[in-house]
Amino acid sequence: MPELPEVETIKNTLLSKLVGRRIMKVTATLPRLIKIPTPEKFVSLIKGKEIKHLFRRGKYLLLNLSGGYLLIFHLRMTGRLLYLPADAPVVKHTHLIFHLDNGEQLRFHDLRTFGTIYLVQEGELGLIRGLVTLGPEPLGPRFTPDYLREVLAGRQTTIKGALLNQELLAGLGNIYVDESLFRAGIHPARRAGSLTGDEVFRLHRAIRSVLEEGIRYRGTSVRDYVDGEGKTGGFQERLAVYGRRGQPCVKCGTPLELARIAGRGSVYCPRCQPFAAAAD
DNA sequence: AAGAAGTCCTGGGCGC
DNA sequence: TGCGCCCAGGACTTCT
Repeated sequence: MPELPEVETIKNTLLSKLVGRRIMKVTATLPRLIKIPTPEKFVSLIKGKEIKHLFRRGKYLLLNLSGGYLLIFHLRMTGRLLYLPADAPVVKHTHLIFHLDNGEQLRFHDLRTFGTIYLVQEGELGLIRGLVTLGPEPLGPRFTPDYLREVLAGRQTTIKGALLNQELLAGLGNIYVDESLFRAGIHPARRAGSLTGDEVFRLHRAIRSVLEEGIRYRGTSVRDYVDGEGKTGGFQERLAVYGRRGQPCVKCGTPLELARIAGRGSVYCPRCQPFAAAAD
């Protein structure tokens, strides 16, 4: 699942390849993935646009195009963006092909077809609700221990649910939430508003360190994720809890447990992440 | 209005 | 060996 470190890695691998390229044509074999504008308008509008810059916001990848346009991708569960030569075989689940002026291609590949694609003017970002309502970047200056304490205060939802809420914090998904909670020693089912000041501080640090490490290791390839060059990441070998149900905790050896929290499979160590708060 | 549940989708893993 | 069932989950919609 491409979360913040994966989208950041994809951006990094595509940046030097795409900037300065012109999109000559788009082939859309699954047009329903194009949400804005209509697929017909998308295909005609994008023709001839030059890619000026690429950046990431939360789990969104944004491409600045000439004429003040933004081409935006959200990969959801299984989306991939691949830079390939035109003669590379078009594999199953390839849904969109951007033909570039150097003869190479940018291909959008998505097994479960949850991914979404948008083309808007810079002033029309409000049309993409999930993008404009995003909370702060976890690695940016707005994400401070004080900010985290404020948004968690009074929340009845689980801490897991709060961290998955993109309006509170942008870019975390199931993998990095579980890893962050483990590093901070906090049970995923704890009420968000019940965390102590020390726990909030530890959680803030844990989120930052997990994401920084995730980026350093070029993302987590559990199943589908590959970067813009088709390469897998390396962070899956460093996961402490995600996908390790029943295996020994890396800190204390206790078998890790799996529970359904906030509608997601959640793996945690019952000893290092006790449910009972340490006496408020 | 916050929070929870249902929804979309396909391949892989499992039981029999 | 093969069929059918269930699971994975990001974010939107629907419900309570």
